[in-house]
Amino acid sequence: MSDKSLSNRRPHRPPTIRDVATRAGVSPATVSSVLTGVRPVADESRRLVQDAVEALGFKVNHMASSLRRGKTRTVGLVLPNLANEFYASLVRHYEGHAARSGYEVLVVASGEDPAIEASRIESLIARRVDGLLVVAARDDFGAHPDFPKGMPPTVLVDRAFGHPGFDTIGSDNFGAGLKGCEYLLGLGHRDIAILVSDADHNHLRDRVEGYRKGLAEAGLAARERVVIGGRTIEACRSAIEQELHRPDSPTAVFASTYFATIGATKAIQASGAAFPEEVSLLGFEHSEWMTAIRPYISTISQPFDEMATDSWRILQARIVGTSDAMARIKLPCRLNIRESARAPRLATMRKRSATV
Amino acid sequence: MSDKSLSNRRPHRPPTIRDVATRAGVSPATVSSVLTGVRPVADESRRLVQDAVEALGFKVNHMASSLRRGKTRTVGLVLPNLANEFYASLVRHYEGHAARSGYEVLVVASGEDPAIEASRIESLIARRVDGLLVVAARDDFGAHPDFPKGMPPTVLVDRAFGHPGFDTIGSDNFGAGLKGCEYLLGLGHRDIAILVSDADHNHLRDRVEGYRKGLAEAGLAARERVVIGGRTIEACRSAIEQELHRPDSPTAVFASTYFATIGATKAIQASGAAFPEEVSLLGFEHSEWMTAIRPYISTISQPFDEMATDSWRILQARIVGTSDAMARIKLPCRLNIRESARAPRLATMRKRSATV
DNA sequence: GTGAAAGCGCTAACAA
DNA sequence: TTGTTAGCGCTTTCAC
Repeated sequence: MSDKSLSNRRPHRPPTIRDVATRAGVSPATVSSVLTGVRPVADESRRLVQDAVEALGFKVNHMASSLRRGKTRTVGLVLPNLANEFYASLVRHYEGHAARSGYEVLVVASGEDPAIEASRIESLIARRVDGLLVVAARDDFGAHPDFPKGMPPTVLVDRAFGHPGFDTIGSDNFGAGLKGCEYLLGLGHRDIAILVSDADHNHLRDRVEGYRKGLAEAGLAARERVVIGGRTIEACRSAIEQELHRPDSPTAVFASTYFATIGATKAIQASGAAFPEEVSLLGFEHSEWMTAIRPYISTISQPFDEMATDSWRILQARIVGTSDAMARIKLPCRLNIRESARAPRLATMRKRSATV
Repeated sequence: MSDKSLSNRRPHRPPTIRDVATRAGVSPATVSSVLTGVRPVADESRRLVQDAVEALGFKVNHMASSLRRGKTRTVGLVLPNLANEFYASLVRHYEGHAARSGYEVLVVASGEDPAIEASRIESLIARRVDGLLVVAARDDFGAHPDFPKGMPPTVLVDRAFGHPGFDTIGSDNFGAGLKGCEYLLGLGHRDIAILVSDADHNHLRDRVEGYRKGLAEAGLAARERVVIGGRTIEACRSAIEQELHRPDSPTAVFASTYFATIGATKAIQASGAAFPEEVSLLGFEHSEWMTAIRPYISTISQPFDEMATDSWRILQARIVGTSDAMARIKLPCRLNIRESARAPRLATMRKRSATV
């Protein structure tokens, strides 16, 4: 109400370490020592300095400090898509890790575009981030002609697993595809379609391969139905909708990405089929709404928290320089059994057999 | 595969403007002029410099530049909670604005805690951000004893509307509460409970006031039922569940926050009542899942995109210093009519009247 | 149109 | 234990 110091009126000039030194009657070096704890300081001097800092409202100029030290204690976080709540959740996790270790995170988005990705990373390098955490737009990360040289330590998260020259971490997508397929098979399904956003990413192809493996192991390789939806919820919805309208429509849909999950849910609802009695759905990832409206959505989910924690740790090690070989971490996914997938109806199955 | 320059092996030392100058056979000042365009440069010199920059892979050191200029082209974004997808969506919007205007955004989270908020803002100030966009943890933003002095230009978004000394922008929460209440009343409901996360925030109290106003205008002031849920989905769920189990349970629930919406949806499902036939739900905000499973959720939604755009503009004006009076912008909310709220059943209403 | 030189605020070497 | 000094890499007078 009255505190002018809080307001949007601009202050004159922030106090410098020199101002503090003068006021405390010591040298700038002593002030710096008190602030950084890099060398011992007499209690008396320390008190003097602390008082002066307090009185002046001094805050170290991180720009100057970073320039001098050659370290910014900042990491860049490069995400393809902030609209995807799972990439957004990475922001939350990394911010937490950063706050706990005195770092700050600069968030940028590539919009899934390698050119934008290159330019955003260029800005981050100009800002001399100590490291980069990136969910790559493409598996050939770094291949764009404008891709900057002089990359800082970088960990590739979620995508582009095993990319040469980088630490990479992701989940076991093949295992996820296999586990999902086996679950639906175990329920009795024989006509399972897998819906995937696109076929341009290895991690998504791996999920499909896992599904294929599951089918093959059950001697059902010929029944494979892979539906490539597209990058948006709407594209996924419309792609799977067509599949559901065919006479030999699948009894189960395995939506293998989050957007595919929402798209498939919408399509199944719109198809008029009883859900989940007539058509089962196994989705991907976990979100609160999945346990809000019936049927609760069964899913395979990735361990984003672990992915964030591990990648943060790897990056720190790389920044400090204690890292040797490139990290290759693959995390297992979980199966969350709820209500959207159940055994197919006999009637439906009979219809199926007749049709085939 | 083979490009060593991409790898995690550390480079020697990034080239400086001096290196470029030497290679181009000009002075550092000329290099700087070419880079910043601040003064005219002969075509010949420009070409020489550009070639050298290219050859060396030079990238301006933003730390040094910021130190010298006294501007960082960085804004700090302070959010209470990155787990809330609407605050996460602000990250997306601001990142977009930043990218388009050559800024970068530093994201920090307060966890709804004024002490953490104070300390995170302190870090941001140390980094000399040019401005701050903050969704305040409390309405008395800045009141915490550890709250730093020397704030940069700051815009308060979504919460703490009208806080003295700051530009503030939010939505018309009173109008939102009123509009929602009037909609349910128009459908024929007479027993409407409003579920709200907490009563500690003015913007939430405003929604409740709007609801009260709606009831009062219909002569139903006595029927007011305000349920304070709590800050988590689970707390909201359990609070409204109790209300739904009372003999005189409401025919409609107006969930006035996003978490309340998810919580109320879960509670209604769990109550065993036919949804939406026996109990209507009007939620808050818009998310894709609301149009995935039936019944599609009707909501009142806030215009986060506009809020982000306007606050970005206001902050820029404040940074440049062209701003005079404190901004006070209130944006209207939208009513999204879908399926979760409908006219109450006659039977239910009769039961109600009997009970009252 | 260009260069020399000072200095942004800090930290680290070197002295004392 | 402390102070003096030299720069980190850049931009910006000021002079030519």
